[in-house]
Amino acid sequence: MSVIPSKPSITTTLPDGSQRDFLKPVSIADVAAAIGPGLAKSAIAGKLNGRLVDACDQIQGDAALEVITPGSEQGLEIIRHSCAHLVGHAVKQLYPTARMVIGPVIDDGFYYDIDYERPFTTDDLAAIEDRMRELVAREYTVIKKVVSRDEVIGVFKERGEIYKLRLIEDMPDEAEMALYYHEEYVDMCRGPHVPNTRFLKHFKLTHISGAYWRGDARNEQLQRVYGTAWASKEALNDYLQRIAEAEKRDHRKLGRMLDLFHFEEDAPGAVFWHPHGWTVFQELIAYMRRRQQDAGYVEVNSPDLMDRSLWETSGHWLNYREHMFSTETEDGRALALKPMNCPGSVLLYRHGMKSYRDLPIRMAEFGKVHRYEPSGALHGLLRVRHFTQDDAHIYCTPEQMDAECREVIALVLDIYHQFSFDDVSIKLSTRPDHRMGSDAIWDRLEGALIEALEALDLSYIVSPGEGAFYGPKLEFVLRDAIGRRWQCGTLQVDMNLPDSFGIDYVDEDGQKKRPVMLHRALFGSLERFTGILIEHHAGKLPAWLAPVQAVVLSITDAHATYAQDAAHWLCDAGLRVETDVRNEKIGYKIREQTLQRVPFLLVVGAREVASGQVAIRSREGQDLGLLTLVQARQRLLNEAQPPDLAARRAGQEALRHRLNVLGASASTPAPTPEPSA
RNA sequence: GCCGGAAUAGCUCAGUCGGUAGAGCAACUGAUUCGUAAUCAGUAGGUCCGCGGUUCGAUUCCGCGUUCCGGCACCA
Repeated sequence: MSVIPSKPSITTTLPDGSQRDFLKPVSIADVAAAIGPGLAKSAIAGKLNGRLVDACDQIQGDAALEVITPGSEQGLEIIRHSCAHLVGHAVKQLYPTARMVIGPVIDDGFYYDIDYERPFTTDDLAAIEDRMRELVAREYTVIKKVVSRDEVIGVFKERGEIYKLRLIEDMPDEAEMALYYHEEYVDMCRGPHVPNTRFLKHFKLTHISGAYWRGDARNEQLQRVYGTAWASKEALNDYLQRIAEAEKRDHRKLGRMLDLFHFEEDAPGAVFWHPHGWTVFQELIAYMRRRQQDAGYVEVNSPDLMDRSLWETSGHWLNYREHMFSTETEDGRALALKPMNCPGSVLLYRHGMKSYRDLPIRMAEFGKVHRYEPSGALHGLLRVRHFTQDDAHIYCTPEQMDAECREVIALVLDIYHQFSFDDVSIKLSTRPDHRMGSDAIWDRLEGALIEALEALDLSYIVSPGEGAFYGPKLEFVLRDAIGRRWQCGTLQVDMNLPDSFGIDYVDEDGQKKRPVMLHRALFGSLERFTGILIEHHAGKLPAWLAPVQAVVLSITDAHATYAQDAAHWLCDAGLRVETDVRNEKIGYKIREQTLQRVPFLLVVGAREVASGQVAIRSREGQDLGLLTLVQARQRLLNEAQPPDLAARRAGQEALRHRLNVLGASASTPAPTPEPSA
């Protein structure tokens, strides 16, 4: 067999379908240069047959090629990754004894973990950023070398980069590795990276923090430098602007401005709800109560403080004792505040015999739970030590489990949809190392959750080992104003607690059998959900949730009585209406009430008093015209209708229509909307 | 819990290289009675987070603690 000589030329196919032939050797950068000087200047890397490669990499054979530029998502990711290397270059110049660990890309930016003899301060951060700018200004070429594993080990040994050596140990299969040289600095990476630092002009270091080696708190703490990087100055400024805007939505700030709640030093992690905040909170509970009633739940209430032995039986004492509030009475009895509602629920179930005919029992409880969260975890309403769960426990037969899971998931997603949360991610957390029960049971339980998700055609991500000690769980995750993700709803399936507490039901055959238990919360923590809602709406809560739905503003003292009477009349219809009859100019009052995010402002002056009308204005500044009080009441009742009641009303309309078609001759009166409070 | 930062009037913040503090808004009083995002004038308001230390003198410097902020870890 004769040796086939390699082709002297290769054919590249560009994204537009056009083809170009080149004589070997040819790199991505060469191709970009051949296409045009503009592309040559902006070529960051390439994509060869779908695989990302460096601009300096040679093209070995015929291939589909896309030149990656800063404008693309991949180009941006490469810029961020290279910025991390730039941190390394600057840090090693400033602090030669620092040892570099890892520098990955994250959402909107990058970070680099560094081991150093002392913690970095904000002054260090500024110094590092200044040095990075100097290095960028030099527009030096980044040089890539692919070398043998032994050579890489040699390079990092010589430089004392012990963490890089540890990382290499984690990659035993790699025979060759790429080294990227930033002048005297060298980093190891899969790449690709920018060919020159001139691509790295638009970055900013954002913050520093400690971070544990391999993410484990038992390990040493490293210094983490965070930064953001963009393809252009405009994009960087847009990002910084976006962050600044998001900070204005911070629920802690809005909570103060809108007089919703506050915290005290003497009760860290505990909310003091003000009247307006508590109105929102109660409105949410009322909503959930209606949804649960419709979905076949009953509501119960269990004690806050129970004997420690109960928590030993449930396993909570063993697993979470250091996070539980406990107390001892004068007569020596050890008690603990409930960190979860499930044991109380189980005792309610266990009271009295249950028949298979009773199942499923869907037992809801708005229970306040107490957890001694680590101090560093507290975060406004989003992470507190005392919170209210819209909890429920569903007791069912093993045969009913799958259907119950599907119903819970469908319900939670419908609820989030009614709150206009459409960016919901679902996480499936599977069996943890420390757990109760046999593998067979865990197979069964994890299978039930997966089956329910697949039956509903939902995508999800799996978090191995993150389940609860008694069962796997689904988490429904919402995002806050600056993109941080928070678990809200959750669904857990459990065959272990029923065992621990020995609960059962009498089946058709007269035998006692063990029910399956589903734990579920839909808002999750009412406190957290309220916080997320405030941020999601930037304080402009939908009218049905707004603590004050309308304010009647008088033009002068002469109209104060009319304003008060009108407000009274609207309140009687179930609306939350206040008055502003202060001796101030109307512009001032409008400004203040608008800043308080009141959905509707009803202005009354001589004209309105004379005609029995109000002038309506929305919080967006829109003039909604002059309405009679009757019209205004109807308008406000419509606007302030909770979404579930609006949906129910639509269903009733449809039903009435069908009944009419079927021959009901009597004329039906217009439905009266239900008051919201 | 760990790393870094912060704490001054109800709120947002300035200030004191160590000699016990100031603005705007809010509050209160008075004037003004006004038509769709800030009327004017005056008055009052402070354990400068707490406890120690250094000092003739500490809100300021140092130490310890508390809480908060940004991450990390944790999140039944």
